[in-house]
Amino acid sequence: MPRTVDHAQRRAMIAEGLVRLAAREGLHSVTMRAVAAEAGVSLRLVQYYFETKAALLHATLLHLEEASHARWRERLAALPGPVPARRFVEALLAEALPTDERSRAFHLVWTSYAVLAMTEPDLAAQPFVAGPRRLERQLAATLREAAGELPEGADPAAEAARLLALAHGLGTSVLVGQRTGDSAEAVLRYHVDRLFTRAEPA
Amino acid sequence: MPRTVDHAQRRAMIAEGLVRLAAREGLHSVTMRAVAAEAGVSLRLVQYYFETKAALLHATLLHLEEASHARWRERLAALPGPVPARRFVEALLAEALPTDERSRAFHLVWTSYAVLAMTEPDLAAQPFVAGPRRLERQLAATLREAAGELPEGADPAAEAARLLALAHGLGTSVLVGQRTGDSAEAVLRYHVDRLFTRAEPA
DNA sequence: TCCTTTGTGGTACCGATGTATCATAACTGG
DNA sequence: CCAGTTATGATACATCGGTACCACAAAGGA
Repeated sequence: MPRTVDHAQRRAMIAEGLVRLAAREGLHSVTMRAVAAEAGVSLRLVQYYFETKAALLHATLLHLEEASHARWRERLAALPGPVPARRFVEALLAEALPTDERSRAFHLVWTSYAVLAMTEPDLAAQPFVAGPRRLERQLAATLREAAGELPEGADPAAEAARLLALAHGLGTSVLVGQRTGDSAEAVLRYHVDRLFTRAEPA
Repeated sequence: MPRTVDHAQRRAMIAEGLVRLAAREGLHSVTMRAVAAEAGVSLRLVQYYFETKAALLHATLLHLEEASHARWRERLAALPGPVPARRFVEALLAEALPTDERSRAFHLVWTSYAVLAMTEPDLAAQPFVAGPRRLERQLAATLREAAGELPEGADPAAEAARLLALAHGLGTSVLVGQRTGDSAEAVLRYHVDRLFTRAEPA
């Protein structure tokens, strides 16, 4: 019988152990035994809660996805009622950059999974396609509604694609150590400034 | 004595085998034996030409880097004498997107290495930092010289960062299957159009 | 109360993988 | 022509990693 935690909690603890480990030592060094050690449980327990390694990886991916959604919901909820388009965009992009250590770990592991999915179609490549796609549609819709704040001739769909690709590219460059989080934020601010500027500045 | 090829050629052949394999089945399934099979040589030969696996990976990374530089030199040489800034930028970005199969393989393997380097600092993280940094400086310089063609208030350094991050982000989204190469090119063209537009279009 | 389900530990097994070893050809310089 | 370096083959070895198996405790319902 479980001492203090139930099934779902145990699974979450193990999944989080995997994420910590993968963020620290890379997804390639994620082994059943290593995950067990990181989570402070026995190998057998990892086997018990996740039948196979593939299942463990899959479940952890879902865990990551859910955590990301949760953070995004929180951030949206923190905004006051009717959200100006610019605030919405800024909130979105703030989540897209690996700023603190926690966010860095998330992005690192997420990227590792994405690279894995590029050659392993069986490993649900879904999240890495459907997720961004949905986000882009949502963002495009928001921009379309706020067309008045955009420069003339701006294409909401293209702008949405640009924003997300830019944020992702900047995020990666931070992960790899090419630039600091601050400098990435500066570039992003520069972009958003120009996006929401109707006419040339005097 | 080698039948028809010399030492350096053999090494190149094996490295290219590794790249093909990694592009097809992922870097995680790159093993000494698999590389040997892909290159059509015996395991012993891979061992002989590259003492250890780490050495093989490292050498292949250099191989990739060199190949990339070569392609870039070619593309620049194909341009007519005095290069307009816009042409330069377009040539640069054309190389940055995984369009054909060959380019896709290159980007895929390069990205795999980059992700690996995020947690394995001993594996020369250099290329993934120094390379883009140098490129960004070069691009910023080009844009600074062409300030006349840019909108007023445009910051060449920020624009350079934006271009490269955008290209990289788009490249990744193509790799992962989120968008097609054509759509990525369209977004990139959209961006370059707006970058080289001084005033609002009539 | 007993038997079934759930949770936990320990450990064995088999395949894969990096590396080391032994043998041997092929060519080269003296 | 003969050592010796270079190149190649086959195979052995040790380790690691995923999975399977066995034993057992602790409930929980019939």
